[in-house]
Amino acid sequence: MNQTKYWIVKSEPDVFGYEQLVKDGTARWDGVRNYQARNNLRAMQVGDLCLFYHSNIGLEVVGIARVQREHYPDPTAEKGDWSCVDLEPFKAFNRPVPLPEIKNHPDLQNIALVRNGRLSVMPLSFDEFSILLSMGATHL
DNA sequence: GCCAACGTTGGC
DNA sequence: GCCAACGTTGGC
Repeated sequence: MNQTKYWIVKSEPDVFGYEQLVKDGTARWDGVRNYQARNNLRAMQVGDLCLFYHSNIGLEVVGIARVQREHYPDPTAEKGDWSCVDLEPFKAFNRPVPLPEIKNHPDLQNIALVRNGRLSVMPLSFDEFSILLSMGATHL
């Protein structure tokens, strides 16, 4: 049996926000053109949980998505070896967690959101996931 | 709108 | 294989 893994995915809410994911019920997470992010997508398994972060506008974690379908070739890639997954909404945060709070939390200093602001798909430890969940006043 | 950080590209 | 130039991302 595979252990659930935890991730953060970023999206600009004016392009595709968490509310849109809830409305649509599913989303193909395509368009990733960064090798590190792609490799993270490929490591995702069905049932893994992804915190949903709004970049550019909002700058906060707003909810949780769940991996619905594991990686497959990104149909939007005209060339190159790129992958995408399908996500579905899992649970909205009761309280969005703003970036400055994440940056100020002593136990969240190692996550890529703080260390490398540009990575769009990044792994989280269970502890980090749990901390963010409680900051969001949310439980599974 | 600016700029820092990062990744990619291409000349040598 | 190095590194300068360039493009993109994303916080501020």
